[in-house]
Amino acid sequence: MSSAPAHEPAHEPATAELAVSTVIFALHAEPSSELPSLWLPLVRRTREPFEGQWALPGGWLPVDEELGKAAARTLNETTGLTPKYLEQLYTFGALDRSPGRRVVSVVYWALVQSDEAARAAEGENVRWFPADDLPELAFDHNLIVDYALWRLRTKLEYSRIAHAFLGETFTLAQLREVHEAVLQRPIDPANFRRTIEASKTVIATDEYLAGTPHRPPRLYRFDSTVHSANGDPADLGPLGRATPGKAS
Amino acid sequence: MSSAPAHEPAHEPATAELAVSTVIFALHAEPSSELPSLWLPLVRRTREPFEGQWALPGGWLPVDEELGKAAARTLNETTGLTPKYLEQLYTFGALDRSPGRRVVSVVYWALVQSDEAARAAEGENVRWFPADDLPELAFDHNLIVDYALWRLRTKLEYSRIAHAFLGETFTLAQLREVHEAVLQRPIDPANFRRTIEASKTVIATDEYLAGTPHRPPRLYRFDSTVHSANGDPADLGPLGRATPGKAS
DNA sequence: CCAAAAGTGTTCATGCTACACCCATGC
DNA sequence: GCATGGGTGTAGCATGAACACTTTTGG
Repeated sequence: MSSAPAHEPAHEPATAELAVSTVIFALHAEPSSELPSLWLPLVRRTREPFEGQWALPGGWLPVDEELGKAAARTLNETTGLTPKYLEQLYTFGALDRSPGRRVVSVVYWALVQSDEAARAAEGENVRWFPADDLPELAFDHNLIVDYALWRLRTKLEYSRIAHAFLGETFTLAQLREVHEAVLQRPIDPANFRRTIEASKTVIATDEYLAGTPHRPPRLYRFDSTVHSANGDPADLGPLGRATPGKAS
Repeated sequence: MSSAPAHEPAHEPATAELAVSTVIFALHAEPSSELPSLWLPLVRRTREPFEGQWALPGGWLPVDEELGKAAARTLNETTGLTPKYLEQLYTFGALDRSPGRRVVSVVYWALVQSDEAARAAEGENVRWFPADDLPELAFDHNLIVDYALWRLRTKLEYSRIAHAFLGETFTLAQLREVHEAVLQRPIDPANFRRTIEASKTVIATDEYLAGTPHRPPRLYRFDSTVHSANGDPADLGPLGRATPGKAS
């Protein structure tokens, strides 16, 4: 499958339309509980089908634009956000997902920094929703969000993507809060500290966060030199890929 | 994103062409060593670009065909095979992957039963190659195969897909040989037995394989009632998805 | 009875969980 | 000095790797 397939059928190339959309996650502090939780921005459809309903930001794929670029651009045009993490999620192409036409959508998922999300434009046609309590969305977008949520939660457990929600430096308590918010489960601070330190993905700075009512916590930064081992074919660089050990 | 994106740009739907291709894996016994290893069928291109070079089986996506169906059909048309396992791998859409045109390829990967692969047609334009020693393929197909290989090996460790290489019933030694062939590493038979039995994915029959020179091994069959927890959005059924426990 | 694979038992190391405890700071 | 979160120590349990050992068959 790359460009032209090995076998070219008699009929001309398919006329299915190609779109790109993105599921964007950020952490917002809950108004009530203080605890942060996952939110995502949606866009109101201004035409049929599904006019008036909420949908994922996206757009048609221009012939001369890379898939990931198109995702980042449409995301930015509609929400004003710039993602710190962006990865392909899945390609949805069921025949009945758009009434009357065949649309194949390459879907990405993105993480944005919390304070940037707070600055983000909200308006009549763009609004943030709690990821676990969405209205009925246009097309198959509820299914897509569910899948993206599952991917985020699964991936957080074995990969180190939590820093995409945070700034340059952060305390381990902040990092732990991200994990707790995404996984919706309290985490033992002592064990979390050791797990993160053992993972070598984080570097201690000699700075401490001031202004806390109690003992000032040390600030850390992420070690960008460690290879992500992401699951994206792009990671399959010249040096190959780290394969974890296996059981018998 | 589903069908029509929430934001419809001024220009008409993109004119990128949509293709579907599949990386097909089967186990062949090595002529020399007796040990089985991974092989895959490739198709020779009969026109430009890359005329004469080997490529993954695939074809253009018809407007009225599901993505997975198209993968299974093109796979069967070119190689005569019917996969026991088929899953979407990734969508490749780099601008330069096909000279002169923009082709976006939704790529699947498939596993076929070993004895069916042995019966498969081989000809002037279809040939099997060892997965770890491929020639230079058309387009970006080498990258795609590398990625599919990584996915297969990674997934075999946490999912139970090895049975797709085997028939209805099999011995634990056969199942272990599949793991050893894919992971290219010897596995302790005693520990493998316990791991598989603990996973509850396999059911003991009361039959034994006859004709061995030594003690006859028990035959097992796969338990199709256990939910695969695959990583495919389709698995995200009405009952949700099993989320494994997490550490602190 | 011997060889060889099937199948069982046991030990050891490792990693994670739970939780007790000390440290440093603002008030 | 006291409350509180930062940070360290450690024992218990589960998992899995290594490997000794018993069982069952064909020759």
